[in-house]
Order: sequence, then C-alpha cells, then structure tokens
Amino acid sequence: MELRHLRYFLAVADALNFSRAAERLRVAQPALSRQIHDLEEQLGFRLFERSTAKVQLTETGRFFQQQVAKLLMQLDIAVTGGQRIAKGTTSNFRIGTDWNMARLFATDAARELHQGHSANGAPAGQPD
Amino acid sequence: MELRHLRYFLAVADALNFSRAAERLRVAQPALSRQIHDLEEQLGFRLFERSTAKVQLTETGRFFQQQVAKLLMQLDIAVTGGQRIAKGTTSNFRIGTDWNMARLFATDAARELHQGHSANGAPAGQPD
DNA sequence: TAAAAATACTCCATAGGTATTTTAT
DNA sequence: ATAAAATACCTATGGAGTATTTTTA
Repeated sequence: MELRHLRYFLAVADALNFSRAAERLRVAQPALSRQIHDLEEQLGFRLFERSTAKVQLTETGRFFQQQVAKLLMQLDIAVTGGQRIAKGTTSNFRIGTDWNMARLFATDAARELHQGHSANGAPAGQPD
Repeated sequence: MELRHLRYFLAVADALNFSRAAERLRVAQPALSRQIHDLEEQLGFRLFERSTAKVQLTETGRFFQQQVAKLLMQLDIAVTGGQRIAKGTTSNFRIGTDWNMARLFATDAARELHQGHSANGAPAGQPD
C-alpha cells in the first residue's frame, strides 16, 4: 500500500464517480479503477459498492475514509512543521485548522516546536 | 512522496546506518540511499547529517521521525479497524496499545465502531 | 586502509495510457 | 441508447540491483 492508493481512494470517495475522480487526479479512469481494486485486495475488504451507474461507499469504506483523511492531514502537518523547523521558525506555531483537529494530531508537533525552538521562552499556550 | 519513503526513513532513523537499514528492509543500500535523498529533496529539508562513517538525525529529522511513526501507527489502526468492521465485529473494540495512544489516534475509530455496530447498545466507555 | 555512503548504469516491475467490452438504467 | 466501470493489452517511468567510486575516521 502506498500513499497513492489512499489519495486515489479519497478522490473517489469524494466524487462517488470513478471517471470524474480520475479527471480531478489527472489520470485515466482505468488506472484509477485498477489502483482502487488493488487497494481493496490488499486491505481485504470492499471500500465501494459499485454498479456501472452508481458508486457508493460501504460502511467500512466510510470508516476508512475518515481515518485516511486524518492521516493525510497529519502528514501535511508533519511536512509543513518540519519545513518551519528547518527554516528556523521558533515559536507561534499555528495549525491551519480548528482546535479540535489540532488537539488530535498536532500536540506533539506543537510541543516540539515550542520546546525545541522557543529561545525567547514564549508560552506554549493553546493556538487561537 | 509515498509510504515507501516514510518506511525507509524510519528504518534509517532507527539504525542510523544505511547499510544495516537496507539489510533489514531487504533492499540494496544504493536503492535506500536514493529514496532517502529523493525524500529530502521533496520535503525541502535534510533529515540526516551524514558522513561515510556517521549518520545522525537532524533536529528536523527527529521531529519528522516522531510524526511519521505516529502516522504509520494510525494507518495500521485504520486498516485493522476496517478489517474488524468488515468481518462484522460489533463491539468491545480494543486498541492494542496504551490509553494515551488510543486517545490520540483511535478516538473516532472507537466511536465509529461503537455507534455503527453496537446492536446491543453496549456503552462505549474507555478501553481498559 | 577499511567501513560505509554516494554515483553510474542497467534492468525490470508496475503505474498509467489507449482501446474495447460489459453492464445498468 | 447512453454513460460509466471493468478488462485487455501496451508503453514507459522510476524503483531496485550490481559494480564502482568517494570519503572519513
């Protein structure tokens, strides 16, 4: 399993239409169909119920969609957080999402940034 | 960026030695070197300070290591959680880790399982 | 000089594309 | 009849292997 599978899955789960998801991803529809098929195979469960005219998430698919969406958000936080540390940004780290998301995923990121970089001893309080 | 890059990164960050990490990953050392190089390129920051005789994480690398480790744990939770849902397991979902980890990553997974599958109305209390 | 990482190159596995078929409305 | 997913097949990008060079302790 690779991130490609997860990104493709979210696109289909969002569009509920392989052709339009493929367009948005700028790949051909059969390539997308194959990747989703391979993903389902590797996972061992179906993500979509599909006929030629209707695509919908299975119950398991809905669960997986939520998890994967969070995963990719966390990845983005890890990357942008790393870029900030590397650039030498020291404090006032702010997550580009609401506070509940930040609590779920950015706790350690924020702590690392504040503890590792606050030369001025700025408090590591809740983002606003 | 793909999961392969992240898995390889964790292996090197753990071994602090490309050759031994490559062994554990069952890939050739140059393949691993190249993937880490590509990852650093894409991220825009260095993960390791390396000479031919010493490999160590940069400060940014240490941060990224923590984030990625959590990410891959969350992925595992998503997959195994999905498999349980698909198999029809309904309640008493239990995370194979300590409660603090569960709070960070499994909150929605547990909620989904309990709300979506508790035909018997069992309480969704804290795992023990 | 001995180890470990980086480079150069080659090969091949597989992601992606095109053409076509199948299916459901 | 039409629109969309699946299947078949082909192409080609890039991941991985082998051989070699570079580096530093």
